[in-house]
Amino acid sequence: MMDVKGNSNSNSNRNSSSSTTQSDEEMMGDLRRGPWTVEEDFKLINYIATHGEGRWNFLAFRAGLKRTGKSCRLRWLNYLRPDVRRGNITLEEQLMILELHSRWGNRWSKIAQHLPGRTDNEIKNYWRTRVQKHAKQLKCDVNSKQFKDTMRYLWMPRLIERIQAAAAATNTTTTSTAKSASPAATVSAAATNHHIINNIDGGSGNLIMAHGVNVGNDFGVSHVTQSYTPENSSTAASSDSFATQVSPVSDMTTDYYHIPVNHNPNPDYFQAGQVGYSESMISPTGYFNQGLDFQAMEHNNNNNQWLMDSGDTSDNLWNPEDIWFLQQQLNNM
DNA sequence: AACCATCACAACCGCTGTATT
DNA sequence: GAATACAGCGGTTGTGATGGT
Repeated sequence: MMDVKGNSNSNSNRNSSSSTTQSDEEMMGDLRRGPWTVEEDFKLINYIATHGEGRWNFLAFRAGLKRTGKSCRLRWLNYLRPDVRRGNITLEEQLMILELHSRWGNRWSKIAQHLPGRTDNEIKNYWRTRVQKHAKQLKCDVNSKQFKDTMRYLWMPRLIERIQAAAAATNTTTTSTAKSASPAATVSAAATNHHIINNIDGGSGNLIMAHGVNVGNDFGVSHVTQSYTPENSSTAASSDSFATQVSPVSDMTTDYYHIPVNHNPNPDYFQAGQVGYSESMISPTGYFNQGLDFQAMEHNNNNNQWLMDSGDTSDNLWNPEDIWFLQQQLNNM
């Protein structure tokens, strides 16, 4: 347990800690470290309910907690606070994190301010465990332009697709009793809902959930919400270097971004049914026809296993075609 | 069943900025 | 202005859970 670790190095920690002063620790006596017990949580919650937050060292002492003020503050902010939101990071939140990180970098607390209920620690953990893992397995640096472009032009569009799919499924089930919406109706619903991720307001950073209200496009990826053709792709492609580099596979790009009509009400359709997904995408199939034995890669290369993960829907965003595409791009850089 | 590898996340550390004396 | 205390941030680590062999 962490208590062992804490006790074993507590002396050195005390000596080296610049923010927990000697007087603080003298005031509090021997300190506990490691996981919080229910009793400790109870004490902290009760004290804050009565006296409020702030002056954490004093609070720790008065609450009868043998913890540093920092530890109490962290426990409260990251776990006990009533408005802390638990559970999986949603697709919208993922999208928000990606966008805000591309804008601000590792400013976790700043990013967290725009994700109500989420803590900087949680976002940081998400970034490290999910995003950096993907970068690592692509064998590129998470801060590299390649990976940032990958996020912007593949990951985020894929998230948007899935958000739309979920929204469309919801619309289909809530607005109509028809057993199956017509393709046109489904696409229309998706088109309406694409504004759900339309913009992060430049001033507040708030994600604007404006259905049908075009408030601008800060992602540069809203084009994925329409049927993506060479004609309408030109403007998007011309505005960035990555898209230009994509040109050799522009046909793939074209169809790649053509959202298949999703008749499956399951919002996880895209991840749960990799086969269905691939089959529904025109050009990825075409890739196989170009002599790429991706299925063999898939079976032979355990490094790609993460792409096939089905446990966490949030991770399973890319299919083998994506990876092949990414690897080609990285090789060309 | 036992072992090992990996993952997710809570908690800690060190540092910096700010407020107070 | 210097010293001290405090709050907050970003990076790192330890541990339990989980899955694979």
